[in-house]
Amino acid sequence: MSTLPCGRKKPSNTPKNTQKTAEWKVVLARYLKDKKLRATTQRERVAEMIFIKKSHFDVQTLIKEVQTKHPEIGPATIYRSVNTLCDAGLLQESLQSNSGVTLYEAIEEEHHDHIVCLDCGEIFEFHDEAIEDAQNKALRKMGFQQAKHKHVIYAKCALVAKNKKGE
Amino acid sequence: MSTLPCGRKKPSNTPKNTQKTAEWKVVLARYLKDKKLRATTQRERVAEMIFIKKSHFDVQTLIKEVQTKHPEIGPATIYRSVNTLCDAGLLQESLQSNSGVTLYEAIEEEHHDHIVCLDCGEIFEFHDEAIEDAQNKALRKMGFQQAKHKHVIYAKCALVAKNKKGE
DNA sequence: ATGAATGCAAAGGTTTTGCACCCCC
DNA sequence: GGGGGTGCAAAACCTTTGCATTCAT
Repeated sequence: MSTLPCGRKKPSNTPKNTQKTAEWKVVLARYLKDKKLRATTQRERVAEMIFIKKSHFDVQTLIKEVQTKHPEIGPATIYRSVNTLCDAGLLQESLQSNSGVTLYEAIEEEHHDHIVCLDCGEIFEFHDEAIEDAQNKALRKMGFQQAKHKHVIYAKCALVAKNKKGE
Repeated sequence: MSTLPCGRKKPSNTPKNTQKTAEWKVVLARYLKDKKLRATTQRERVAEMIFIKKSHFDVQTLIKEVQTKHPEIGPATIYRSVNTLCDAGLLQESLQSNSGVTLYEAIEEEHHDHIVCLDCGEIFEFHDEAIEDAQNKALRKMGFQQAKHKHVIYAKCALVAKNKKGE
């Protein structure tokens, strides 16, 4: 539970994973049919690997993981599958990793923002109404209509800071 | 003034450009001396081009601009200069452009966030205390100590929306 | 059987690196 | 004159694309 490298457990307002772990198959099938695209085994395999594993992955890592199980699936196909899943509204770019690589995540019901722990690198999801409210208010004041946003906070665990102080 | 493609003027809470347009030379010189690095003409030229032009540029564009004035300066040197300026605390990555390229900006006194206008692509800077407060409060509640954050909002001008509605 | 998808390899684009030469301190 | 910096080219990456072949429908 609290076995993260930085010694803390996940923030309590982490959104539940509302992702319809089974539902993606339905959504994908509907999308493919709609666009007159084809349900291939490769695409299915890639999608499975994506929706089984935890979020915030980069394509290169995905490629390695897919190819250990299915060596016959080429990188190009995996890139194409990721793009298709994005188009289908099942996947989205979430944030850049520390090293600047694009990370993807499954699209979930609830909107959330990210905290990257500067101590352990772990990425936490959180949702805070007060922030969202302040944001919407500020936007309206500035004459914008909100569309979407990316809010990434890079922070340190208070816990770790305390431990270090005590050293 | 209000000649942006989307027909609006900048939000009123845009931070003033507090950047010490002259001061960067001092800061850079101090940094170089401190790290026992050398003040070369190329680095100087690149830094000049950066601090004269407006923020939110990508390296490829910078290279083209530098090379029109100083064709003898190679891309590698420009990349290296940008990295040095980042290390010196004068420059930072700010956000990704629409096409996913990393944009840089001069580090200024005041912290600010970004709004990318989905109509005209213009990048606005803004600062909102209410958002910052809510953010700090949320972080404390979750047991984090704030370090820094990137908050990018992708929004549409209310103005344009109104015009379209009237069409 | 039609045309979308795949796998491969090549190309495209960006950033880094190796190295001989240069020049700042 | 010693060592950091530059310029060039090559390499290292990541991602996309062209094309012949395969395969879902």
